[in-house]
Amino acid sequence: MIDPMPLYHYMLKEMGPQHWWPADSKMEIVIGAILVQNTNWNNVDLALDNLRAKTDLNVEKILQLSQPELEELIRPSGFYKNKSKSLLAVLKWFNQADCDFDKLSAQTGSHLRQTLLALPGIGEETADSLIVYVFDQPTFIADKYARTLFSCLGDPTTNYRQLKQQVALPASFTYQDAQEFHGLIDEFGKVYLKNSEKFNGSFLSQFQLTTIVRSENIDNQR
DNA sequence: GGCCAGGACACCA
DNA sequence: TGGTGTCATGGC
Repeated sequence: MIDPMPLYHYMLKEMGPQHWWPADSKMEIVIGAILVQNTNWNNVDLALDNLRAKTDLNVEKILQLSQPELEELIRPSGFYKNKSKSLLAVLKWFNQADCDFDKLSAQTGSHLRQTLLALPGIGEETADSLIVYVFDQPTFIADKYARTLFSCLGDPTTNYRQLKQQVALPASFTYQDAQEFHGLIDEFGKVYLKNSEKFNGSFLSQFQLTTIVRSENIDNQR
């Protein structure tokens, strides 16, 4: 298991708070989380601008769109056929819950996660991002930048689930911490993780994951 | 013109 | 369970 606190505090001290995610509302985060899958934020902004102009990001107005109409609006974000299906299904689910974020947040994180994963187009990373940024619950987002960073720091994990199981958030870790940690990792990743040379020249290159405690039966502990 | 960006999913062995 | 191909756009 890995205690991420030393790394988190070190990055926070060096980089300062990142205040992710850039959005005006929780519904915008939900929509953005789907649109941003495997694309860049510039393309997402183009799609969000189209959607905002047509619907003001109002859920009921979006649900009134036909799928071809929605596809056309979100086309700049890529994979628009898949994303339009996912978007309609997810927004329908929110709408059935009266878009009551507080009520939905009252569920336990694991239950919420299972529910989200059952929705089309919502995988582990998107589900965890929603839990942290929309439902205000702490969990670790083991995205590509996180996996690359932990790999650079000497942890040999390869896939999402493996790293997530290894990183043990302490009970004191708040959802604000989880938001900051993810923001720090991704901001660091954008600048330093593109090649090993840049990472080796970074402030984090000398950091040691000294608190790693290996376990033979991580799966059995969960 | 090729590569990449804050993934998910179907399919196959 | 893990690896691979597919889905698509815009910026550099």
